[in-house]
Amino acid sequence: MNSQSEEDYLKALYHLQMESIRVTTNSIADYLKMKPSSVTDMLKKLAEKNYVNYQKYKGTSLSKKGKLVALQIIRKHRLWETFLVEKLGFGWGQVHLIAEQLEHIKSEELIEKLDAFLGNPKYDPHGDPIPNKNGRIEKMNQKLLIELKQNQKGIITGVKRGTASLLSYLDKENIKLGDAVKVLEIIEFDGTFIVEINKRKLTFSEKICQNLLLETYD
Amino acid sequence: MNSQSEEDYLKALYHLQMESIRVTTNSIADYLKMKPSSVTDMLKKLAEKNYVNYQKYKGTSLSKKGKLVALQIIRKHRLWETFLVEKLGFGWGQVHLIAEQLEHIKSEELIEKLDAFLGNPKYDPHGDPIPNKNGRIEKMNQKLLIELKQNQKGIITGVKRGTASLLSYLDKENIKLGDAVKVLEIIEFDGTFIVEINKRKLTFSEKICQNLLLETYD
DNA sequence: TTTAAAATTTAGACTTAACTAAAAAAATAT
DNA sequence: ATATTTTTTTAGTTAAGTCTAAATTTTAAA
Repeated sequence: MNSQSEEDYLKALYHLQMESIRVTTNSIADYLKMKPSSVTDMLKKLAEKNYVNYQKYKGTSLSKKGKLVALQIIRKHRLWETFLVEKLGFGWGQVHLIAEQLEHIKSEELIEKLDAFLGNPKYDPHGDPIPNKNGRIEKMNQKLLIELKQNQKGIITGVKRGTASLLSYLDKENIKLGDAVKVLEIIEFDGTFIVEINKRKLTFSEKICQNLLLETYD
Repeated sequence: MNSQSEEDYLKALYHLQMESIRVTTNSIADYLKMKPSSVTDMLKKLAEKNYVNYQKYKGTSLSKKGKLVALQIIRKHRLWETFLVEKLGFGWGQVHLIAEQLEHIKSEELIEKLDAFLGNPKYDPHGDPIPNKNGRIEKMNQKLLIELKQNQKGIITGVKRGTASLLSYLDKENIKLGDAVKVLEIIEFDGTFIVEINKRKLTFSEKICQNLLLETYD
């Protein structure tokens, strides 16, 4: 059984590996708001347990085993976030801190039952994919709205990083993740998209289209 | 903010106080499966924080403040148990260990929303009352079925301690906590009760009636 | 290519919450 | 009323996970 702290490190490693394969000690320290010396200690421990490949001064990467553990924590995190938003009515922004706690609850059965209760969702409320129990992430055909052509369709799965304010806009317009979008027309002149969502016709600026993520079926 | 460990001690104190007001160091150690010396250490710490009244060699009792904290943890525990059984489909027996973890999740808002989601239940799946957010426990008019007279009614809230097997029997008969019971007839000869539950007529032995707890409205 | 700066690790200290063993106090029995 | 047993506390140790400060290695710059 892994400690909460170990789990936090593995999760951090996973997220940092999205950017670059070799993760530095300092970047982990930054991410977790800890001192580099503390990180070194933990990396040794995780290496001992074969969760990471760690060599002094040379950076760290998750082992296969470590990656699986990380994905299981991420699975739990995202399922709980889904629960908090879909069932308890929390807003998108409020759930992270709570899910950060819930993700450490230990019970395989709990998480399988929660998954079923939520209807085996593929994406969490932020549009991030939910790994399955074997750590497999359904590779999504994710595109930006701006990449679509006329008459193409997609399902809103999220927004690009750092554009949280777009979320509030969508909220205000009563547009939810999972809503289907169809491109009706693209205005050449300024790149504006005319789209249909929930049988409503809407106009999206180029900027919005550059930041709105969709899952497409092609 | 209190640590998980502190919360466990306060909860233990609360449960042990049900039996006797002055709680001994050894009884806490037994209950929590720890050594008495560890308990002494923690009691000093809790006394420092004004959660308990502790005097060397003289036993311990919860302060008003400590009792409130204990009740809030018990509230969380019982709400989570209710969630696990009602929403996720766990059996009565499986939920305790998981709820023991969930009860330490920190978020006022979470617990209020969970409470609402569950329909503000008064009792958990074991029939124990759920304290409200101010730590008030609805004092229930709890009686054993055997104490009722003909034509009296009640709501099943649980079974007496140590009669878990009665739970399985009820389960098999498809009788759930919260079901209403009406006493149709009492057989003088052997103390058998004829009752109505969910429009079904059932016969309960004296032994069952001695162990089935009801909330009555008188 | 030597030197300065930045990143990383080591060494040692601290905190929390547990433990063991020994000492002290309280309860019980003779 | 004293001796014995039981309960409780004290004192000192341990492990996990953090920290600071100093030492070491790597990287970048002159």
